[in-house]
Order: sequence, then C-alpha cells, then structure tokens
Amino acid sequence: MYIQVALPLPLRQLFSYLPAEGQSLPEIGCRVEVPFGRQTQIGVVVSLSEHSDLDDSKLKPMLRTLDQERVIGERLWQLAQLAARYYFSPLGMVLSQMLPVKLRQGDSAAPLPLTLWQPTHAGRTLQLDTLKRAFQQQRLLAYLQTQGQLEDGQVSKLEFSRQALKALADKGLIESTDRPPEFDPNWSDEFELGEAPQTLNKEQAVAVASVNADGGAFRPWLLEGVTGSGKTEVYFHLMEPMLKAGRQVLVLVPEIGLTPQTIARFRRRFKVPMGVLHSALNDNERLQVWQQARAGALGIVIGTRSALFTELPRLGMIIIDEEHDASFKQQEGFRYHGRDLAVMRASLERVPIILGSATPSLESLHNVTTGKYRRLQLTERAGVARMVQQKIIDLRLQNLDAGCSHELLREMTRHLEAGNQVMLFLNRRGFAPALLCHECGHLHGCSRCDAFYTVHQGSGMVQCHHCGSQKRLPRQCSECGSTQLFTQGVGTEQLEQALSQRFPDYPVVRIDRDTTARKGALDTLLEKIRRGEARILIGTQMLAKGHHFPDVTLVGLLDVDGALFSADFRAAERLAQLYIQVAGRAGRASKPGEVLLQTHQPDHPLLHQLTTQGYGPFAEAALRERMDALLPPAGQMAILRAESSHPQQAQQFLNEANQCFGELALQRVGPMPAPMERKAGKFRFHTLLLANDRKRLQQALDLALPAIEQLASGKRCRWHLERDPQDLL
DNA sequence: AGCACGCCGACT
DNA sequence: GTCGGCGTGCTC
Repeated sequence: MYIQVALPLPLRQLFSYLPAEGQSLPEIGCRVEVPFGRQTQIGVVVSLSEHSDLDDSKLKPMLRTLDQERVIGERLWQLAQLAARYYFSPLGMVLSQMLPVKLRQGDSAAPLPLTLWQPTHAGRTLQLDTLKRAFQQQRLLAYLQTQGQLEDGQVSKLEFSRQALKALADKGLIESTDRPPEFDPNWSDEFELGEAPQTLNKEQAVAVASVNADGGAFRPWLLEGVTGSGKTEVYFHLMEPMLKAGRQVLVLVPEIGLTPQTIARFRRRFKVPMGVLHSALNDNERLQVWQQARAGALGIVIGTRSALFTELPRLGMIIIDEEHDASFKQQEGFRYHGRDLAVMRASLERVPIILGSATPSLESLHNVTTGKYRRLQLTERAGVARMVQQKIIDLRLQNLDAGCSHELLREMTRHLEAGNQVMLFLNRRGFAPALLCHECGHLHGCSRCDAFYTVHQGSGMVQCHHCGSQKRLPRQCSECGSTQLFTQGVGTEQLEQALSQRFPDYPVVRIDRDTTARKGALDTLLEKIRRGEARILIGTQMLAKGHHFPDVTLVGLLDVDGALFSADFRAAERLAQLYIQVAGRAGRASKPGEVLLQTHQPDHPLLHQLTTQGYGPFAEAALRERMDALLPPAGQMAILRAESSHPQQAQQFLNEANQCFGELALQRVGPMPAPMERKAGKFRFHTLLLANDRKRLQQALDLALPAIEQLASGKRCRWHLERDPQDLL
C-alpha cells in the first residue's frame, strides 16, 4: 500500500509514502508526519493506493499518524477539493489553511483538559495580610477565596500573573484539578432569547419572509441595506429559527468589524454558546473554538475570513456582513476570497447564505443581475432620517493649507465651534509623499522600487512604503549636493501638525498604520475619540472601518483624485464605499452632518453620480465601465505574475507560458510590466487571462498549467497564478 | 516553501 | 585565506 499525502507546499502534487512499520494504515483525512528532504512535514492523507508512479527505492516510510479519525470532515473536504481546483492551488495548501495553526504544527486534535484552580484548606483559611509583600499573590488568592475557583484559561484574561499562580501552588495554598472539557451539543434544548426581538419594518419583514419562504435550501441572498436600516435585526430574525432548531450559524465579518460591541450584541440576543474567532486569540484559544464547533457545542461561530473553515456539523446558515470588504480576500499563500468560498460552502452544505452590505461589491451586484444571487433591499432608516449635506470642493487653482481648501477650513471651524468632532481622510501616511531638491529638481526615489521615498518627520527618516526600506532623512540632495530640500505633497503626519497649529484649542488625533503599530494603540486612540478628548480626527481608510463616532458632524475626504485614476481598477469602488459609509454615519438626528469631497476633477461623472444619486446609480455606471474594459466581474479573470531580478527572465517565462495555451479559447493580455515594474529589487510582469465564462477559464488553465509548470524558465523566476485578482498591482 | 550545495566578492 | 551573498536544484 502507498499513502498519498498532501503537503503544505506550493507544489501542485501529492507525495507518496510507504506505511510506517508496525503501525496500522492511516485513514483518509488524517494528519501524518512524514520525512521530507532533510526535514519532516505534516500533511494530510488524500488516498491510499496499491500503485505508485515512483519506484519503491525512492520512497520513504511515513513517520507517524497523528489522528485516529479524520481531522477535516466530509463537507470541508469537498470544499477543499473544489477550492484547490478553482484557485489552481495545491491541495495541501488549502487543507493546511483549513486547520487551526496548532493542528498544522502537529498538536493533538483531542480537546485539552480543563485546568481548574482552587484554594486548598490552607489557602482558604490564610489571612490575606500574610501576603501583603506579594501583591499579585494576594490579589489572586483573594479572588479564589471569594470565587472559589478559577479556570486556567481565565488567568491572563483577568490579568492575574502566572508567577503568582505558581508561587501560590508551590506554597500549597492552591491546587489544580484537570477535568475533560464538556461539550454539550444539546444547547438548543433550552433555547431562549436574551432580549425581545425588535419589530420589523415592512422591508425588513419582507426580507425575512423571503428567505424563510425558501425553506432553508441553498441560495445566496444579497441583503442591501443603507446604514442604519437594521441589517443586523434581519440577521437576528433569520438566525432565530435556525438556532431554535439546533442548527449552527456561521457569521463572517471584516477584520476590524469584530468589535466588543458587535459581540456583545449577539450575546445579548441569543443565549446560546458562541465561539468568537478574532485576531487577539492565541493559537490554543483558536484550537478550543475549533474543537467546540466541531463537537456541535456552539450555536454561533463569528469570526473573520478564516472562520469560514470552522467545522460545523449542523450548519444551518451562513451570514457575511459587509460582504464588499476587501479583508475577505486573502492576499498571501492560498489566495482565496472568503465571500466566494463561503458561497461555495453554503452550496455544498445546502444552506442559505446572506451577504449583507450598504455598498455591495460590483461582483455581487453582477451576480444579482445574472440571477445567481437574489436581492433584498432595505432603504428605510430606523429612527429619524438624517439629512447629510454633501459638497464637492473644486481644488483647481486654490491655495491649499496642508492639503485643505479654505472652504474646508471654514467649515471645520464652524463645526468645531458648535462643539462637534471633525473627521478627515487622507489616504497617505507619513509627512509627505516625496522629497524634492529645489536646485536640481531631483526627487529622492527608493533604490529598489519605482517609487519615491515618503518623508517621516517624527522619526527623521525617509521610508519606502513599498519595500519597507528606510534611511536617515538626507540633508543634501543625492544628485547635486544642494541643501535646499523640500517636501512635496501632504501626508497624515503633516496634516496633523498643520491642524494642531491652526486649531490649537482642539486636540487632534491621527489614526494610521504609524500611530497604531503598537498593540492596543488603536483601541486607546478610539477610546480617546469616543470620550470626546479628540476633536479633530485624521486618518487613512482604517479610521472608517467599523467605527462609529456619533459626535462627528463633518467629514472631509481630502484627496479623491488618486482613487479616480488609479492603476487599481477597484479604487473608485472602494472610494465610493468609504464615502457612503462615512456619509451614512456623519451626524445624527439632532446634529445634521456634512460631507465634503476635495478634488481636481469636480466634473468626473462617477463623482457626480455618487454625490447626487448615491451608491446604486454609481455602482451601475462603474459596473458598465468594468464590463467595457473586460475587467471583473465581466467574464472570468486570472493573472499569471512573475518576478525576477533580471527583467528578461520574468518576461521570458511569461512568453513561454503564453505558448503553452496553444489554440485554447482564452484571451491573453501581456506579458506586460506590472504597474510598479520594479519593487523590492525585483522586476514584475504579468499576463491577464480572460474568458467569457468560468468553465472556459477552468478548462484552459487545467490544460495549460501542467505545461507551464514544466517550463525551465519558471525556475529562474518566482511566479504564481491568481484567480479573481483584487487588483493588478 | 525550506534547505543544501556551489560559486564569486569583501573582510579579518 | 574565510564569511556570506543569492542562483539552482530537490524534496515521495
């Protein structure tokens, strides 16, 4: 017998092993540890066969079986096969992505015992005063004396120290007991709501009734609802009968969307066990959620992109909130789109999937047009409708102060004096996007990329935002030696500085990658804003994500032009989504909001459409533009990218790859240089592969890919194939 | 991917 | 004389 194993490598093949001596054969879907070159790898058994392409002398025996029963269930196994084929990705990469990190590393899949700490008799009766020189121990023992017990997993959550725990145990004051974790799959027996459902308005009721009338079969529903229209209440109404029937619900949210408020809202409504998979969890905590979900002990699993791969034996429904959000796309390794895979999963599991958004992706809108998705619309706002004033500010021939027009500054003053907060978006971090020599005109560029250095004044450095290289801020021009160096353009750092000077009475907060790099820094800043300690909020896109500040009444988008003429074909769509999101949140009933948009293209048709008619008509026009340009979601697209330190090598590979398609009916555009041809010292090229339908693209690539992989030129450069690329950068 | 081998330039 | 840069090849 030969064991075919999928390994987490970028190699589109399986590896055969001989059985381990004296051990029973592993089952399909179990993890095995195998020797691989000079190292060992953990892979998943895909099949057992009686034949092998290779001679026995070339094969090694596997080392050990890690699981007694399959670690990926039948449905997710099917999803893995489907995803590997769809994304042209090695099965091993897909399977490893589906497993919690701990299981990829070879840890046991058996649930860990629950360790419980209790005071001993000595500990219960000890006077706390005796520990007054060991404050942490005293605090911990005090807790145990009053509470009686403490789960080991809660130690760091309640901010007790591990050392104190150990010290108390060593003194014989506390002791631990292990008990197997209890997984109760019958949570629905005592199902109850934590709070009464809200009364639905007519549109919400129609949405709920439409989905329910479909009888719980597979169907993607696009729930399009403006901000404040009550999408979450619709989710809740749809979840209720599912949970009541003991079916599990999977909820996917964008990366920053998983705020404590969101989680609290779900917990308040449904008194069922809920697993939360957010970025702050460590690998052990993730494994625990995975185990509970697999045992059917969770009613709700809510998490970001990767939560999609949670094993849910009684899955009844999938919900994706903010389905347009870019964070659902994985951009490394196995490059999948969480939304699209979730739809595939719903289809395999035969359950409905709800895609919610105020600003649906053009993909999803297109899928509504073709009949793949059904659309549900919520246009009414709960509560009092807010009037948001919108205005485009023509920047042409204007004198700007740190990128702000007079009109914007005037409006800022007005809103600040009224006691409100002002929020400004500028999608460029750092002090200035370029450093210019006043004598010779030289712009200081990165030596490894086709890009200029960004000036960071706070750190006294210039930084390349594309490869991460940085150096001391030069005093002299590297070309002519002049000391007359000026910054060019405005970044968030400069904006912050300029506005602090201009509005000395109003504290400014800046939120970008630089100010939030430290763990917890973002929360601290957001909290500061919420408490009203900051009045002027400056930030890049990340300021908008999921955060709602009720006292913000003026929102300014400082430079919209970049998005209108970007090499990234989705830039306009993203701008529109950001715009609608902030416009929907500016002000409230008692405080009317205002949104200002600064541009050198005040007559741009997309801008007009967006500000005068809203997202719907904008999206229709943008979709037409995409269709005309044959960009997604028109037809099907994949991109073959190659990079090398020698440009000819990447080009040669792509040229030869083009030959591999022969007469296949696939439109090829390229090879052509990527929008930033040189990045981090590598020259980058790509070829676009376009087909009218899914099947044609799949067939053509299935046929050509084996030949492309054989190309010798492919070994002289790094290359990969990506399906449904987010951008062409 | 991750690792070893192997070949050339700049250091003790 | 070596250390180490990355180009090349291989992994059942």
